[in-house]
Amino acid sequence: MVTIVDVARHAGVAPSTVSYVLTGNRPVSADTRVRVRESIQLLGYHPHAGARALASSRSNVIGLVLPLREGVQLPVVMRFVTSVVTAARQHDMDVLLVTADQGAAGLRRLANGARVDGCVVMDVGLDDERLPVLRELGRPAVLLGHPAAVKGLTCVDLDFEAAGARCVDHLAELGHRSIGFLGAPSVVYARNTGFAQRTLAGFSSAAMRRGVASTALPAEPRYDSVHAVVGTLLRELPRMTALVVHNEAVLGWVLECLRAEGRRVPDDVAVVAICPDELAERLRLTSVQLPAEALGRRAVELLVTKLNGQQAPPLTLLPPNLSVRTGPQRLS
Amino acid sequence: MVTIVDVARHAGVAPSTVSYVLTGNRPVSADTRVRVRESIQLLGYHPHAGARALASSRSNVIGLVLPLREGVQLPVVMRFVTSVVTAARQHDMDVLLVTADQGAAGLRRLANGARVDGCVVMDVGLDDERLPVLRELGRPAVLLGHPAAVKGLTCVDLDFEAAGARCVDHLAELGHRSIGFLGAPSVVYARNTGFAQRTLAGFSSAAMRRGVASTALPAEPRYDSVHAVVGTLLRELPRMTALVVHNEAVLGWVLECLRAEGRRVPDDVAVVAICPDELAERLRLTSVQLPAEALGRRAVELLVTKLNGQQAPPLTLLPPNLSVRTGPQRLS
DNA sequence: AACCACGTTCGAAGCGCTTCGATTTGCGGA
DNA sequence: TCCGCAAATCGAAGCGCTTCGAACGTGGTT
Repeated sequence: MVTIVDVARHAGVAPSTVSYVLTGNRPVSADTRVRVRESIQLLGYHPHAGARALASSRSNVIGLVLPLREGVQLPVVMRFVTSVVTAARQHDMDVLLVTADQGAAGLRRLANGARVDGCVVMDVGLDDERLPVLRELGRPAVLLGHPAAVKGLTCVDLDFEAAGARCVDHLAELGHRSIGFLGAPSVVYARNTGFAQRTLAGFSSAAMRRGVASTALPAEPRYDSVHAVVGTLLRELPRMTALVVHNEAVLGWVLECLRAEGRRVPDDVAVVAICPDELAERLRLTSVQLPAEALGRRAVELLVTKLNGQQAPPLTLLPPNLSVRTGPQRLS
Repeated sequence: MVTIVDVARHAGVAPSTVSYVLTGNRPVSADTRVRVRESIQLLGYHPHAGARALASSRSNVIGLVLPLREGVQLPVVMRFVTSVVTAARQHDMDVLLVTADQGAAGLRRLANGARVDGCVVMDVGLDDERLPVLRELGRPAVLLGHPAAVKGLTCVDLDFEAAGARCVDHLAELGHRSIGFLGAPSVVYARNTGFAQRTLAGFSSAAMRRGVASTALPAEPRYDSVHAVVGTLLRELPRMTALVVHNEAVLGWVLECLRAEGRRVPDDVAVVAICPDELAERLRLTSVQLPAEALGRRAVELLVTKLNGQQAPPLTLLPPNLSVRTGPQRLS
């Protein structure tokens, strides 16, 4: 194994000088810097990560806590993961995976063992049991999600309220004056805060602001429920020409039901979905997606900020992105 | 921070004794072992991972190289990832993520920097450019995939040949005597070896062995191609009562086309797919899936074997698993 | 000519752990 | 009673790196 001493000898300098070239912790004259770099290259030197971590008490590894709940969209998670890894590499850090089932104990093990410098925690619930642990873990953490109380934390999420509003704005600008909203199952709204409520709130207030007629209803993940809800919407908003759907599980059925009611999509009813991009892509629907790449990148950036001892805002909301799709509609 | 010295003092022993309790590298009397364990618990001691890695030249971390090609099934990848993480934890190891775009350089960095003890590489192509690197990396690696030459490597994959045969066996046992095979795009077969060929080979020889009439055709990922291929199959095998589909991208269209030709599925034509489970689940099709969990687990086990200095077979093929689904058929 | 200040570089002391030879202890046998 | 042996434990030497104070040279200043 090539060590820093080998490099130092080869370049004719002290080991500490090599270290300074590598870390940039002290100025090194351009001359020796070049010489050291050449020796490193030549000998194929790679610093020993463990030794580095021990001496500097920085591992340059961040922990990424994966969700393992049922019902999470695996492709979306995967997109998060890759964006976090990519962003981390740009800060010269690596990513260690932790599954959520390891829970608080797993977090403690990583943090206290100095295995990671900080954590990114995905899919944080409103009153996540890991929140207290994270607060007094002694290591910075960034949460992907929007818990009820963000004080003392650093959270990143999509601005769901803006997302709801964005759909209305888009449709209103196309001339729609009567817009329905088909949302998540009612139990989701019963839990008092959360992305579902925020989306709905954004939708409603945007409709109000624009003077657009609107009705919002929850839909259960069963065909008959969707059928009933679509029927009710069409009755309550007889001139409904657009529908915002925030319930990816039943999106296909919504389209089927509209067609069954004799409405062509998008000619009679324009449908805008809030769902993963690939689903919208497959169904050829205009949509607002969860910007996984941007969220992951931002999370890493915030974590790096905190690792450098700087302050980070407790909550960062990313603006929604609406993708217009006008291709021929598909049912499956 | 609590160190091993603190624990030693608290338990009234030497640091080395604490180390022996922790690693089990030397016998410790039951008496002191208990006392040390209690001190560890009490003080909330977690060994410093870097110090450990430095002293023992073992990081207890394995690198997992993710594929980032277009067209890989993200949910399947995700399933691999979680199974690898879970299996690794059972061996008291953690998992570090590397994206394939970091390529050979990334592998070298991890391996030479002693950041990982070994690697699991996903989605290895037939003549993967990383193969030579892996062979002389100086650290054990296990590949998920089936490259052309496995000599000097350790590879794990589904036994695709058995998978093809399994479909025929299943259908033949149900009494089908005339079975079609709709495969991947022709370019996939043009590349000389690979899972597509192996599946087809297994299908063909099983059909031969069972005296079942069969025809196999490739299908391009376009509706018209699928339409044409289904038509041809029905013409060539007029008594075709079953179809094996090894082309998940066009599975939906296959069903549509069969229906368009007036064949009910599964009453007139039984369809067995080789595809991710969730797709088959959605379409309610009997299928053979890629056993991601089992593959991931096996990969980790093989890697641990090699890390312990033992030999591992160059190629491990896992038997296919056929899930029978008999629910009402769906098109989307 | 002596001195100071600054930009560079050096040397040595650890970081927290494992490991290996050395030391201690307790025990049975001579 | 003493010796020898094995089991249990200790102590010290590193693992490869960072970091800090000190030393070194150079150039400009008095």
